[in-house]
Amino acid sequence: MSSQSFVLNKILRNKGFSNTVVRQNIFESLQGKEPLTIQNIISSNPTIDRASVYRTIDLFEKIGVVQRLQIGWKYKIELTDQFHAHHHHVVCIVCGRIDNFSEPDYVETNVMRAASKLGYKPTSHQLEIRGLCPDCQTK
Amino acid sequence: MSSQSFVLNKILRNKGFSNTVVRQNIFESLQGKEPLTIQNIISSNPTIDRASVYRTIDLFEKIGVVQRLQIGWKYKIELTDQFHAHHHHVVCIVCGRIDNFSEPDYVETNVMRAASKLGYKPTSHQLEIRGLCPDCQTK
DNA sequence: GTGTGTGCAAATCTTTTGCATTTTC
DNA sequence: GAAAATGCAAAAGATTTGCACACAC
Repeated sequence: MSSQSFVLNKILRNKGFSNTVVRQNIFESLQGKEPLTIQNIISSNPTIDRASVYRTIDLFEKIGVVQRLQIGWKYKIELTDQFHAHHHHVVCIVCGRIDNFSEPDYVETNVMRAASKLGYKPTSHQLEIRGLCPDCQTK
Repeated sequence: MSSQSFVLNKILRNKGFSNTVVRQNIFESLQGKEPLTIQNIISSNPTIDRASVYRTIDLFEKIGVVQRLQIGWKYKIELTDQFHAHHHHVVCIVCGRIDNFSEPDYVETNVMRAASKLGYKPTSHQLEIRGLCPDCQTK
């Protein structure tokens, strides 16, 4: 079991859920990758029923293992910051390529302050930049 | 015709599309409101077929009249910055309430610079903060 | 062994498409 | 009147649900 799988195991147990093969497999397909659509996850796990994929992603979202992103039109799924370094996305509006970037701390601080001013208690944030990737600029 | 409707008219014509009743009606349902789901738009325009709603929103997105946001699980639609002041969203993870806020210019500048460093030519960006709204903090 | 998790099949909801008709210019 | 837009109906795709069986603890 990889160290990340062990982390998943621990989170599941802490919250009172079982550590199953299905959950580990779906978790593995999300590792070290670009954000995936549900359909991506379904087709990279042909032995797992789609209903189970949906149920697992729901569960993973509730316990903070994954988050959904709007990338263009459809949402995609990626592991949360406890598995990846905190980052944001730049998406090419032509070819759909996605790159990650991190932001300076003061941006984050500032943004959180804005939310607090409105009386919210902020828990997370997401930033998406759209534009043309290097390749698509030259076409 | 309101001044905003006139703006829509102008954009449509510039891009070679007709200024139709359906398009004006859908545009009006998006004015001065929280972001709406497609289903919201469909039910507030009972005489318009859903296929037309989808087609109109597609068109509006292509010509820069609306943008889609991921709010929680489903996307929602709102007018772009040429109709509203540039802003971002704080979303309550409990009740779904959405508030807007604007960001200091230097945050935006900085964020755009991050994208440029990766070789992208940024065209737009979106920031979403999630948290607990004032009401849901006290429950 | 008990209870949770999964697969299967069906139901539901969302989005897209083709074509005949209507509207816009 | 010609081209573009819309409605309608059907198809395709995505997501959810109920229930019986299998697996985890």
